[in-house]
Amino acid sequence: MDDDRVFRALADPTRRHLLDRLHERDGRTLTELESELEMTRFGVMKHLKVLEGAGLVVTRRSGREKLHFLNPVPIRLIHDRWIDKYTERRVSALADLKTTLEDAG
Amino acid sequence: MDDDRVFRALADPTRRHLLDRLHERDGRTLTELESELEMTRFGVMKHLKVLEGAGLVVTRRSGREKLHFLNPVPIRLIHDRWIDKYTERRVSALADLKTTLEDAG
DNA sequence: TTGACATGTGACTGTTTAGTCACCTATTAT
DNA sequence: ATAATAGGTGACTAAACAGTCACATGTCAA
Repeated sequence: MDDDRVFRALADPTRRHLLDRLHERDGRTLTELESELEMTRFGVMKHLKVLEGAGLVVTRRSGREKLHFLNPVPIRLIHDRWIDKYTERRVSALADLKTTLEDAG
Repeated sequence: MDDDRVFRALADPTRRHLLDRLHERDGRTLTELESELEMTRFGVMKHLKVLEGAGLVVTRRSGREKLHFLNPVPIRLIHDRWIDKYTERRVSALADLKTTLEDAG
């Protein structure tokens, strides 16, 4: 798995949106994902290809359809690069606090 | 904290290297960080500004020096976006396994 | 106060990247 | 068979970005 590909893949808002959709529910086809976006099929296809190349999305063919699944492992590896086990608890608590405060207002 | 700024900031290898250095040891100055890189001071300064704008680096002035510190909270928020508490344990184990296998050769 | 040091700004250039289009292949249903 | 469906390729354009440079401000030591 290539570091650089993962980070570059995550740098685009459309690709992050695709990951959000797959996180919500796995196994979607290109056509289904395309229908939610203000973009041509070719644009979405390119983005999915980038995500797949980065290992953030894995696919399975089923007839003429291609099903897409989220692979969260590269995300965890990013986390582990800058947050070691000793500080994880503290940082996690801070992040939870931040989310709670933002959700509240 | 702006999502997009964080992801774009992480998309560049030089900026990730700077985060690595700060993860190793906090409180470095621009000049110190510059000396390790094959790049002019201006390039490094621009990168640090991007990291600061994303909230990944926080700074403190001390006389004519500017000290840089790593803030890992945005990284944790990325993690939490696609890895919920229920799957965290499993994904974490997979990531550890991957690291172990790669370190072994 | 003079010179060295540490950081900062705005403009410029070459490269990369997002998004589209014309055109193509493979699979399914009738 | 044939028409509709699902996915795929290579070339193109406009916008974004990395990196550099001339020039400038504020701080420290002798």
